[in-house]
Amino acid sequence: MATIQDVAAAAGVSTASVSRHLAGQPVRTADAIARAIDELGYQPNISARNLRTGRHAAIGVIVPDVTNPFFAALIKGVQQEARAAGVQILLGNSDEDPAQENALIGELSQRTDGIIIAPLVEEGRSATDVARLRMPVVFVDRESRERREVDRVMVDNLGGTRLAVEHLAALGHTRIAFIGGPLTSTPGRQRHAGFLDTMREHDLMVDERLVVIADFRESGGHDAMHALWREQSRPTAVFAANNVMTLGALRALDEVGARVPDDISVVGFDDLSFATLLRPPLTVVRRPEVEQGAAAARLLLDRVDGDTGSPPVSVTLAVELVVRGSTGVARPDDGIDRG
Amino acid sequence: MATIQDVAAAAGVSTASVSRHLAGQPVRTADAIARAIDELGYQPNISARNLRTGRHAAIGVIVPDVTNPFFAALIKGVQQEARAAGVQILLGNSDEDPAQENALIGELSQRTDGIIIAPLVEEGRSATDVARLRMPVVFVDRESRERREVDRVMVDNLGGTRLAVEHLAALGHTRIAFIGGPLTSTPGRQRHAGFLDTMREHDLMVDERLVVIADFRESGGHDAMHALWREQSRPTAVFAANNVMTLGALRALDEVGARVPDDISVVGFDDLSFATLLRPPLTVVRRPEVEQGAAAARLLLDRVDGDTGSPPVSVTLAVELVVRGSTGVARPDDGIDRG
DNA sequence: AGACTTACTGTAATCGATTACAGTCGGCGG
DNA sequence: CCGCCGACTGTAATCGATTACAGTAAGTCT
Repeated sequence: MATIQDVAAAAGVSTASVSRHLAGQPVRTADAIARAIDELGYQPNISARNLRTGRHAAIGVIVPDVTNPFFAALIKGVQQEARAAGVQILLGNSDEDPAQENALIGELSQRTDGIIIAPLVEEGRSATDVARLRMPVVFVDRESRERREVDRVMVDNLGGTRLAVEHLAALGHTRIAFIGGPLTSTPGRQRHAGFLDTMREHDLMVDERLVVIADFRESGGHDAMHALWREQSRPTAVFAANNVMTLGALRALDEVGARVPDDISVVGFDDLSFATLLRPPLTVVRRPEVEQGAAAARLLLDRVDGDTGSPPVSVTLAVELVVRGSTGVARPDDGIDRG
Repeated sequence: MATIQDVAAAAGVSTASVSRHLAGQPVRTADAIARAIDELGYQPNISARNLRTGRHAAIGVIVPDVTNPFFAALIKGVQQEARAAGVQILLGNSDEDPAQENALIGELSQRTDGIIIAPLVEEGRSATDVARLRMPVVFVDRESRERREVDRVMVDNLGGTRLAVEHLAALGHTRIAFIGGPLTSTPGRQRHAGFLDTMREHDLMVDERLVVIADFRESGGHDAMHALWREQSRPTAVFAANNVMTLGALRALDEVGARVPDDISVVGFDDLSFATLLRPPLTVVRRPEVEQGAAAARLLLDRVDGDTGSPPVSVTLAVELVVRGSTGVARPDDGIDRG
């Protein structure tokens, strides 16, 4: 591999001139240098540059699970901005394990100029203890509860949940079930709160047997739905707090032979590319996933580019309700106590 | 940030001893060094280490689209092996653009010890011209046609296609359509060849109007299916050569009001996590996606760990047919020429 | 006791870039 | 012709680790 020394020698100049040429500064011998670079196929050694400058031209992204369509889309958004900024992405997959997440933060922080984290839980012992990191961090979907405040990109969890519940209420549903995520996570907590609030606002009774806190996984939604179906007095509608739990719930309903929306209406949080292909097509709360990643990346890159002074910002993206076929009017005979 | 010098000073030893301790070599003053490291919160500077050793402890992964569930699963497999090997992942998303792919190869090659590429096309001008890279490369789903042979992890495209077509033939279908990907890509070419071969083996006529070459995208499958449906003499079954084209085809069938499998049977290549939730559940050729990523990573990491001598290997993973509800017996009155 | 081995240890060179600092050169005004 | 300014150039220090090489101390054997 050719080094900057080789180029300098070939062009008959000093390494300083080559370096300056590379940095876009005017140099009298630009032509000769360009020719030498070309002939030698020279490419600067990134490690040497990083060592000298203290920068990495790379950012880290840590997600719980790449195969979840939401996180995949998030990564895509980050990529778009990173590409534009000429920055590379180090990807960390925590496999929904806080210990892994923590380990990844430690590893990636040594190799990047900043990190975007879509965290599992709001607070853990040392886990996601980002305070000790002396580098820009952006949270996705996480209220900051650290000593050190950081930038974050949220979605309107309360508003989205409200839209979903009000939609169901407008259809005449009163026995509305909730399948939520861990209350230790921001989306879990906010969507849960949004559900309870909206129910109360509409004078709908919240039957606590119909409020199941699961784990944001497909199996969690599946098991929760089975439990709900075993209730004496079944719900006529259910709101599932994320994409894969919704799929799990649908699978459970399929297994017990329940018809959607005739027997039960279903609304999910987060859209799915194939939501229209499900029978019936799924009614969901949609958010701009790719944009959320892009927004996080922009926030991070601003900090990396030197804006360390201004106070932490919190961006909240709007959501919308997409009504498809999985929600329908409550049948009058529904929701009767079978006990 | 504390450096190795600081640690050495604090422990009253030379930097060499600290470095050796870090490398796991026996050192008499291990305790003092460990204490100093702890107190100072020392973490080695990765750039300096990389510069000195010429290694990066990182590998690159380049895929056309992270949001495609197959590639997401592939990445997950790579992650698993990378984690076990203590190696980080640089992720490149080419957005299905050969120029981007090429640019990513150039960028990632300077920051990693090896690259896994799930390429777009088999050959392009300089694109994916991997010969000039003096580093380990592993191809996923790509026959090597370079001057320089490289390791690769394939799936049994021919066998998988054969399973699908034979399944349809066994159900009595004779007018079987094919929605394929670009013949410039390995999966595109092999699945196309597998389709033609199997049709011939079973003495089934291949109506070339029923063989549509699309682009492996959802819209490609969608448009192809519409075109097929407009044919005078419609197919009674269709095989779509990848996951998202299958979804596109299903969307098109939905739009024209065709019933699956009554009006037309559908088989796709590559399973989908939600395939059982589609109505009807989708019959597919399934491959071990995560394992394919893991296998690619193992191959690459072996090369990175010094095995540069042995000849390139090609691993081919087996596939299986998963029969669900989207395929059914051909109705006798089907396939009649409506012209 | 002396020779030799074993097992560490420290010094200093090195990886390949960037950049502060101190020139050098040419042109222009007076 | 001189002095000064602007624009570039080169030398050499530097980033923070690893490691070849040359010790050195302690232990072992005769």
